[in-house]
Amino acid sequence: MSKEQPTPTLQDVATAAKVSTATVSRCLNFPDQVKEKTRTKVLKAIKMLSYSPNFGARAMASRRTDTIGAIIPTMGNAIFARGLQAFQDELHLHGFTMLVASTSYCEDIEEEQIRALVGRGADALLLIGHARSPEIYRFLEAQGVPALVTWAFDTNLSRPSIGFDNQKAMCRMAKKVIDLGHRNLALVSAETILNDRAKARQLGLEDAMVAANLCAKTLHIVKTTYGIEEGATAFEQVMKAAPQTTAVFCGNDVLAVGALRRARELGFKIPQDVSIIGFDDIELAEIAYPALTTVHVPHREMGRRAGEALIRLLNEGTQIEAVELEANIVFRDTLAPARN
Amino acid sequence: MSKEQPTPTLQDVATAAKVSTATVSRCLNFPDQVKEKTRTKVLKAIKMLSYSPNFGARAMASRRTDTIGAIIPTMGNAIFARGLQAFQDELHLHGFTMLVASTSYCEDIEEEQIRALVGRGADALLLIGHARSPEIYRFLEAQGVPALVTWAFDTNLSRPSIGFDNQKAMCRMAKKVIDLGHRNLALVSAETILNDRAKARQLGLEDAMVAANLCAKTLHIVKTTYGIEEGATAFEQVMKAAPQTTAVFCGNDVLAVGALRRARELGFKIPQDVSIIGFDDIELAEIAYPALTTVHVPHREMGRRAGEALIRLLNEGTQIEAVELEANIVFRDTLAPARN
DNA sequence: TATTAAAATGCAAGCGCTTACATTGCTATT
DNA sequence: AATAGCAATGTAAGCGCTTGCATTTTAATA
Repeated sequence: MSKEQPTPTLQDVATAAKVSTATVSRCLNFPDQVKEKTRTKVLKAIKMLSYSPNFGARAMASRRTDTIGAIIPTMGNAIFARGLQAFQDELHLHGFTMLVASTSYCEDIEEEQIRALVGRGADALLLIGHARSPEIYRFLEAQGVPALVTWAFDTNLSRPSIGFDNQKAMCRMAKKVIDLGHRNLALVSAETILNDRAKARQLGLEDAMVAANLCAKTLHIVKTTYGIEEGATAFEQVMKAAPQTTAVFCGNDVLAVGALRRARELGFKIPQDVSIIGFDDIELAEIAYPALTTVHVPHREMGRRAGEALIRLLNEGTQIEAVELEANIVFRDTLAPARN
Repeated sequence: MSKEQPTPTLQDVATAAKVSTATVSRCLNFPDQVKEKTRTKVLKAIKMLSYSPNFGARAMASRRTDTIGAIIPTMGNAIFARGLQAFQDELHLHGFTMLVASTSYCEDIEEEQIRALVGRGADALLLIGHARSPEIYRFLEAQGVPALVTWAFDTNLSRPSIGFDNQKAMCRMAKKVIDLGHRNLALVSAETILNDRAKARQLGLEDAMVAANLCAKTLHIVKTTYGIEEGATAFEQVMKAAPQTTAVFCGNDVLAVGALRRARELGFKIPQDVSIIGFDDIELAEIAYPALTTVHVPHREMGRRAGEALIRLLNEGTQIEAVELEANIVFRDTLAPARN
């Protein structure tokens, strides 16, 4: 910006190497279509000028970007990191590039980011969860950009997804907890309006209660935003409002770790006094003390499969088919039979 | 890709709204240069077609992208997350967009990512640490893309940075530890060849030893790669090779947390038997049990300032000036006087 | 109503690249 | 030595957008 020296272009390289722009372009994209000698000459010119192709121009001329966008709720913690890494690895294997954007769990920002990524030429998009306005899906349709939903699995929806059934997984977990004699349950959850994963987890918990002849109404729910501190506060609220609670489910591990910490600070013995259950099985869960009992989400597998499916769609036109993965329970040290 | 319906273009909108492309463009970029009535008409057409501008084309025509790239070693944990978030917030405030790429601590990938981001039109770059080949700096120069270094501060280098002095900070920390009677020290560190932060931290530790008349050669160093498990393994190695060690410094909190866990598993009482010291002060440090004594890095402040500086440079041409921030020690529960 | 300045719009030339098609340079065959 | 046939290169037409300049419309003034 300051020196205002013009960025070297393909044309500059062509001139320097005394060939046409077409040859330089081919040198870059189809090296074996060009004679050894010419290639060397061109590459030397490129190096000399520190030339780097303008992606936008290339995308415009060739009408493809080999780029796939991923839009996740947050980069602030490890929940999506592992899955995304696997996704990225898979893309990289096939010469694709990943672009990430995060939404802070906000619908408007998500829409903005989707537009940004599409505008930047993403050939396809990876989305988390199904819940978003139909208008967005319409937009993607109009733009001809395929989108794949992950971190969720729901056969009721027409759009295929690669993920796991949050509701079923939570239900399984809750059954185990109820089997241990817990009757007074609480749930610390993220807002469920725009978060279908959180919603499904709540429903799963309620399913288990109903199946065990417990009234789902007795579930003490505290909704909060994302974060360790928020989890801590929510735990305190729960125990204040419903001191008889013996098991606190948390919508995710981050909240659970916060709850755990506050529990310790308040003098609760975990898991003797209260059981705390997480969801996701991120690194934090293992590090927490006591180590967190949680639902293991197959992050890596999910990311890899999603990448694979999208690339197949892009390269071969193979339609994506839904894949349901298993989310297993990981028993660690924060779950014990109900007290008394 | 499948339906092969053409993406709507500016031209399509213009036709639908019966105006020229110039008017549609102005409608999008300078709404008040266009008459109310026309604008409405155009916006309606845009909505109807689900039109979204092609970023590459716009960038090419207008020669700016309002995009700043950030290249960090890893997204896999929280080390850079907080700082990046602050950076992003600052950019967003001024209408800029952030693009992130990660390098897995690998020099080649970093170069690739830098080229990718520059090719995508980043107006400027945020880099972590100074250490990289001069060729890359030359490339950025040739491309006219300013780059700002953070997470480090070193007045010996000509390139300005906004960060803190890793060496000084570690030295301060080490002095405290030595003051508590520790004489047999160990360091678990990331590879220092391409990581000037890790290198500086090691030097700082050695500085403190020398200042306390300890021979720096007695420092037991274990180099490892990044990760909790790696930290755990390294700790075990340290205690096997040098059982007299009473204080284990870790190059970062992730390694420290791993060390902490393994220490517990091996039956060490922390901090009575061994002190463990981290660096970074990420969330993990507080969650760990016992809570980790570590060096607090001013992540948010650093990110914010970096964003501010870059935007000032881009918008007003104000040269970036180096800023040194403080990194303070956070005493928690993993540091105690040396045993016996 | 005629005149003029300002506001609104249109026209058209690129931005840096790819690629179909045309041209040239080789090698190999006759 | 002539020529077919392929490999290597060049030519030039866009890709979707912005923007300086020209033109038209509108509003304000005489």
